[in-house]
Amino acid sequence: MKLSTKGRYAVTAMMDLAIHDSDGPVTLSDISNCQGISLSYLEQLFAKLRQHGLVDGVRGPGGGYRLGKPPQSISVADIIMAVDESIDSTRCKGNLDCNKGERCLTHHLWNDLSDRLYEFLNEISLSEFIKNPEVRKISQRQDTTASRIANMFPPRSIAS
Amino acid sequence: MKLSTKGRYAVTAMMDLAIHDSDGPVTLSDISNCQGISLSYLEQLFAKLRQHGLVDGVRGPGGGYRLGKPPQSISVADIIMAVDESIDSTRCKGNLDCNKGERCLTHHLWNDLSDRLYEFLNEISLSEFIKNPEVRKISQRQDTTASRIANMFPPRSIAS
DNA sequence: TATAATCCTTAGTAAATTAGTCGGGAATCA
DNA sequence: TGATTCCCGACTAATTTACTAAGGATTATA
Repeated sequence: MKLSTKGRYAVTAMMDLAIHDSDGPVTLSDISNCQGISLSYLEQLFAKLRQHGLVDGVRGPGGGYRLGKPPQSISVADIIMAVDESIDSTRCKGNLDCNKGERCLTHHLWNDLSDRLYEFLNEISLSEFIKNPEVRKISQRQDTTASRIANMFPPRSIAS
Repeated sequence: MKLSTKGRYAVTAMMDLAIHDSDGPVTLSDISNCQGISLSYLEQLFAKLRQHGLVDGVRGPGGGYRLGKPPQSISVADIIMAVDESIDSTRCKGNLDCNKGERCLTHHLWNDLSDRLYEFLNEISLSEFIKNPEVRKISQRQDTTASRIANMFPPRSIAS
């Protein structure tokens, strides 16, 4: 279990997707502008998220990314594991020993701690963030903006 | 809140100190051998731990490091914060905005999450690891080794 | 007092990771 | 067809991690 800025970028980006899940796909350039991360770097992160089934890409105009699973079945741990991968918990991976033949005790303790941390973050799902009252408020405001923009690009059934 | 191998090194090293707290100071070369980390790198980590009052250095032969506070008042969060420092939670530190003037919502959500993670790791203290039954067993075994070695360097009151 | 063990400090450097740039290709909507 | 978007790979710059080296300061013991 590793936790770096890379993991944070991924989690906040996924929060973005979750918040706008009902508004259709979110483009990477939107996220790039909003969060100040370079577009190409985001593309690299989303490639990993896609490989892990956490997002679906939609190509073409009006495309972007949406969640690959319902928000309640995507945990923060899932997201972090997808982009940070390596757990590389200890150097002596069961074979290298210390303390005269016994497996180094602290490594065992660390694994316990690491497991507990994983469980903690695995209990927190994206759906939790959508429920946040402040999110609802802002999300609603953004929905009006979204619908205003949507009116500029009316669906075919009306346009044609 | 950041969590890298650096933080892991620090935590496992502190576990080592906690386990042998009653046996007197632990030398960095012991930890270096046991955990396969370079001595100088450990010295750098311990410089930070010392600055934060988490360890006390004891110089001279028979010296080493011991805990700077009772193990129940040293949390895993304390250790990680001491060596990883920067929380650098978001790019827009209150001043840079997105979403048309409002502070980016996901940053707020991330801060909430980050706080919860900190609280979680702050609840776990070093004393917890000493209580582990497996630790007691091994620690005891090492105590006999320690006392054997101690007999090779008897205290002055007996030696002279 | 001399010696060895240990902490302590600084400077530099190699390796790995993070983050970004570039140049394109493929799908899709209008 | 053209614009928009995802998608992909190679390269590079910046930063962090981890190590190396070289020495100084303190202290226990012989």
